Formats: sequence, C-alpha cells, structure tokens
Amino acid sequence: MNFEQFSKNAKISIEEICREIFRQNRDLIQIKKEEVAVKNMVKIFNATLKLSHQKGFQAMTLRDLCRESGLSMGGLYAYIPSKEALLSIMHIQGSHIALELLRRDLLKVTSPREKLHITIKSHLFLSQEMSYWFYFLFMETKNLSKELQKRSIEGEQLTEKLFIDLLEEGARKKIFSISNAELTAAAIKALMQDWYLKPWKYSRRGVSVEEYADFVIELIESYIIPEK
Amino acid sequence: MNFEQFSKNAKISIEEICREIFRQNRDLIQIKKEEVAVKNMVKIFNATLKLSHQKGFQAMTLRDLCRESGLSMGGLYAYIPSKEALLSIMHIQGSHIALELLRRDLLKVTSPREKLHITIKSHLFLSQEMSYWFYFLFMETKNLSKELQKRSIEGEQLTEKLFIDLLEEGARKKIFSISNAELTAAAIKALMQDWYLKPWKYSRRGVSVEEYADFVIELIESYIIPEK
DNA sequence: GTCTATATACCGATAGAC
DNA sequence: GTCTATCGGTATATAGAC
Repeated sequence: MNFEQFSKNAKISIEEICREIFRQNRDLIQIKKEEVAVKNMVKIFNATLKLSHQKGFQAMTLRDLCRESGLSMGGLYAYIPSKEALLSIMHIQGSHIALELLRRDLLKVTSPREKLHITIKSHLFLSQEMSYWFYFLFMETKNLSKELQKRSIEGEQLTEKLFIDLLEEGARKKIFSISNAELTAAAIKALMQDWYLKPWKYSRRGVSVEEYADFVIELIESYIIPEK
Repeated sequence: MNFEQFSKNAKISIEEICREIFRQNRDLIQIKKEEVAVKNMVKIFNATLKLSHQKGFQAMTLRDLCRESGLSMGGLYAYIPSKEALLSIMHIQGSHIALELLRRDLLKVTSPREKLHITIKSHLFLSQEMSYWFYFLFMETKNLSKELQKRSIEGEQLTEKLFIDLLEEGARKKIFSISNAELTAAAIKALMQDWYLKPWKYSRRGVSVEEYADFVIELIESYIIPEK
C-alpha cells in the first residue's frame, strides 16, 4: 500500500466528516436542510482548523472565524451553540473517525508483521491527509472540559492498545522478541506523532510519507526482530 | 550517570533561572533590588508555568496570574512590560538554558557511544527536572511573534544537530552504521519529546526516567549498531 | 436562514494613593 | 515597591429586521 492507494480507499473528505457531524448533532444545529448545513459546516470547520493551526483555538476569536468562513456572527450561531461546543464537537468526531479508519485497515491482514506495517502506514497516511485535524486534536485537548480530557486520553490509549496487542501477538507467535510491549508501542506512537506535529522538519528535508513510514518500520523491526 | 547525580550537578533551580533573567532584562524590569525582584519573579514564572500547563498561555488571564502568584495587577506590571513580553522572555531564556546544559554535558565524554548515551540521558533528566518548562516551550511557540517563532525553530534544529553530529562521527569511526542520520536524530528527538509531553503515560505505568533512557538507548542502538 | 446592531462581561493595561 | 480603582477596547453571545 502506498499513499495514493490509501487516499483512494479512505475517501476521507472534509465534506463526509461534516455530514456525519451534522447527522449526529441535529439537535444542536438550527439549520434543518442538510445540503445547506453541510456546505456551511465545511467552511466553519476548515476555517477553525486553519486559524487554530495559525494561532491556537483560544486565540482565535469568533470574528476571525466569521471573516475566514464568510459567515456573519448571527449566521455562525445557527450552526454552533457556543465556541466551547465547537471545540468539543470537532474533538469528539475527529478522534472517532481516526480510530475507526485505523481499525478498519487492521482487519485487512492477518500476520503480526503485516499488521504492524499496515497500522504504521495507515496512521501516517491518515495523519498526512488530515494533518491539520490531527494537529488540532493534539494541541487543543487541554482546552476541553475535564471530562472530555479524560475521554481524549482514553482514546489515545485505545490507539496505543492496537499496537500493544499486535506486538504481543507477534511475541506469542515467536515472530517478534518483545521485552516491553507498552514502551515499544509508546515509541511507535511518538514517532507517528512527530510526523504531524513537525511537518516542516520533514518537508524541508524532502522526506516523503512513504520514506518516513519505511524508516519507522525499519527502526522498530531492528529492535523487535532479533538478528535480522 | 543516574538522575540523582545529574540533578546534583546541574543545579538548575527556578531561582537561578530567575536571577539570570533579571540580570539580562534589567531595562524591562522596574524593580531595582535584586533580592526583591528575584523573589517575586519566581512566583510569577512558577504561576505562569502552572497556569499555562493547565489551560494554555493565551487562556490564562493576568488576573489568574495575579491570584496564583499573589501579586496585584499593578505589582505585576512592575515586573513585566506586557503579557506578550512575559511569553517572549520565558521562551528565549528557557530554550537558551536547556541548550547550554546539553552542550556542557556533551563535553564530558569523547567516544561516540558515550556521547549518544550522555546526550540522551541529559536531555531526559533535564526535561524531567524542568518538565513544565519544556512543555511550555513546546506548546506556546505558536503564540510568539513570527520572528521569535523562527528563532525557536532554529533552536530546535541546533539540538537536533548535536545528535546528527555525534551519529555521523560514530559512522566515520565505524562504530555506528547510519543510513540516514537526519531521520535517526529526528526519531531520537521525538522520543525525548514524548517524555515531557505525555508524562502521565509513563508515570501511570511506573516507568522511571532511568528506565525510559535505557529503553531509548537500546532501541536506537539496535538500529545503528549492526549485529549486536 | 442570514444579516446588522447591540447587550453584557471581562480583557490587558495604567493612574495615582500609600 | 505595591496596592486599589478604573480606563478603553474587544470578546462571546443574542435580539430582531429582512
């Protein structure tokens, strides 16, 4: 699997995500016509991601958001109940979608090594396609309510559990030699994270996402596959 | 070197850092008596680090800061010219001190492997001792002016250059087998970063900083030291 | 469904008493 | 050197016209 194939399969367009959010939050959104609503929600979420990336969600004012999205203050409030709710909705829905896509790809293969490869690649390709979204999920967690912060951490651990499980499965089948599955999984996650937290580092050096994926796989396998 | 020894040697107290900042910013600070100034600056910086860690620098109001530090609004403004300047001063001074300590420790040893070990350990021990400070440096970069953002990225690359140089030195001396020094250095940095960005992950699992350091060293060496 | 105009509250920053 | 009181500006959020 390369990035292009992944991109075709995943079909993660901002529009699809907005449609999903619309259907799950009908009660919070005053607009009833789906087509009208989705069209404007795309504008709102894209503007939020862009402005949050530039200066952070807290520093972004709703006037900034109106200017960037093209809506008025009154218009905006037909789509969101409050600034805080905008953050919550985007956070919950974003992390949900990411985890679903990872799990779906994992089902395609069976051997532990294939599972390791596809999960690393899916994660990287996904964060490449949704880089602002991933950046947003990471940076804005602390602005959530205490309760949602807790749920967010649990979500992070769910992703990490995918890696822990496949590492331990590989250890049971004598394919991997694992001394500490939790630390190894944490290391993989940290390497995944660097790709979307510091994209400038890799783009400046001309490293493609495929090259980075191969590097991470090689690094991890040299540690867990003895005398290779 | 273990964490306790490092801690004794480094002598990085918040008070020493504040004294340094006071001496280098005498023109910006209205208070002239060093002892009085340093005492209150400790309060201000500690409060800023704590509140920024909780809710972010932007979301922290100066009234929050006054409550937490015990100073009044008027009193606070005798120490800082503006909220923005507080951020700049802490960012510049914090990253400067961190880089200096890393470089100082690096001079203590000569062989590439020792250099790798001591740099990883210094970095981790330092970020353990100054965890809120490191977290602050990472999370608040985007709130800096464009010019300071650029300087901050250059600083990050300076640290990474330490790793690149020692990896390449080891490759020249046939101790390491390096296929891509830049990516390997970036990976090390990403692993360093996870320690202070997600401390809850490691403390919950009871992983000490020494254990984490050993794990990172083992992971990296299995990749760069062939058939070990 | 979308706009303009406005209400209300709180922000960063300062003046002036002590 | 530190405080209280207050300024002007701007934030989120809403009311009501179209």
